[in-house]
Amino acid sequence: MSFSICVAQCTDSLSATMDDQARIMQSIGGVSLAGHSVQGGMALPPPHGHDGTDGDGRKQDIGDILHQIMTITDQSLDEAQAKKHGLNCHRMKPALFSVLCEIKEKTGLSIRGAQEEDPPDPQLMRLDNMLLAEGVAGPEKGGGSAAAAAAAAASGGAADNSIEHSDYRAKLTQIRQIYHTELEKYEQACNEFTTHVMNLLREQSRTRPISPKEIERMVGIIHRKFSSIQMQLKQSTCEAVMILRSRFLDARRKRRNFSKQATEILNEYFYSHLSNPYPSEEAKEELAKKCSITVSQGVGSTITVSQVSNWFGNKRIRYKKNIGKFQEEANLYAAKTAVNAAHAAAAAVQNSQANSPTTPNSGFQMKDEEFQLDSAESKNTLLSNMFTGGYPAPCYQSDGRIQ
DNA sequence: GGAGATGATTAGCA
DNA sequence: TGCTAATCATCTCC
Repeated sequence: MSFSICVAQCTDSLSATMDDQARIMQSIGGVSLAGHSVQGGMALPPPHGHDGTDGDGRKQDIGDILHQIMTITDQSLDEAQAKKHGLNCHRMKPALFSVLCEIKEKTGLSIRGAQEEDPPDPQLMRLDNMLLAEGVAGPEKGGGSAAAAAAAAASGGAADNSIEHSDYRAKLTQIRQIYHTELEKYEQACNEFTTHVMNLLREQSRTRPISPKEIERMVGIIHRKFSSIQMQLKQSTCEAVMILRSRFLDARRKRRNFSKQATEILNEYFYSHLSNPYPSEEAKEELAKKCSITVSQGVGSTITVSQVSNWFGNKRIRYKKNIGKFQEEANLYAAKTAVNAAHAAAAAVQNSQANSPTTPNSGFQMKDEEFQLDSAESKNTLLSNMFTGGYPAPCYQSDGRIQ
């Protein structure tokens, strides 16, 4: 219903019972509707075409109202209650409240309307997007494994570092749980407070004009207040995720020495393949597997293929730079592999003599064969070295690669 | 604490 | 894409 139609309807009713109202209002010490109505600090203007008073009459009414206001404190509580009750029971009260509500709406909307249609906060949007991307907000999708993989890729590490990923995921899941618990708490508190305020306003609407729109607006204000609290929660969560990520990346960058066994395995391969120290992808995988079985850099630690690649890269360049320094090490591993090869050869001979000619194969058999060939090569070199007292330096190709 | 060792990272190259 | 070379950052040993 529009304001003007409502006012017209109400004022028609009002004017029809003008005398009656005046009498009642006067009797209860209330405010006369004939001239001005004062409610909640607002003055009701006289209806169009139903002024019904001249200038002197208006002044008289205002004087009466002022007088009543000035003497209101002289009234006893019982008198005031009786007057209030009389007013509440008056048959015109709903119409009066309706008009007053419309006036409040009209004056209030122009002030508050702008606040209600705030555009979405860009900062809040950024926070929401980040929480979604990190897998903290929204549907659970593996506890941010994508983020963990992205972090691993960003740090240049292998994506198969499952141990650290699981650590990251576990901590992210914790953050996610805390975030959702807190969010639920906020929402619950918001709902409880909203219900409380709505009940309060409904209760108050019996004694003062409060329109449903006004209640709605109040609910909106409450929600906005709680949204700002939620934004703080989102900010804190984002910070926690950033700290976790930086720690995760730092932890990946943190260098830890390989175990002695792992280094031995890698060195054995390197020196037994000195003529071509470029392990294939399969060989790297096998070495990584071998190292992860025997290596223990703390519980559940593994060496990845890229770490094997790094190790060989570093080893090649450092060997090439300072062959003399690695001579002793080379001799040591050559002797070791030679002994291993001799044992393996003896065992093979025994097996071939005693049993069938077939030997069991494993995934590493191919590499073992290569290993044995190279070991034999090393053995011969070692034997010659034992007589000559030196280890032959590798020849380098034109591109710098070891021949 | 300093020096050397060593794993990781990065730019440039083929 | 894999390699080299340089460099960084950290560990280990004295």
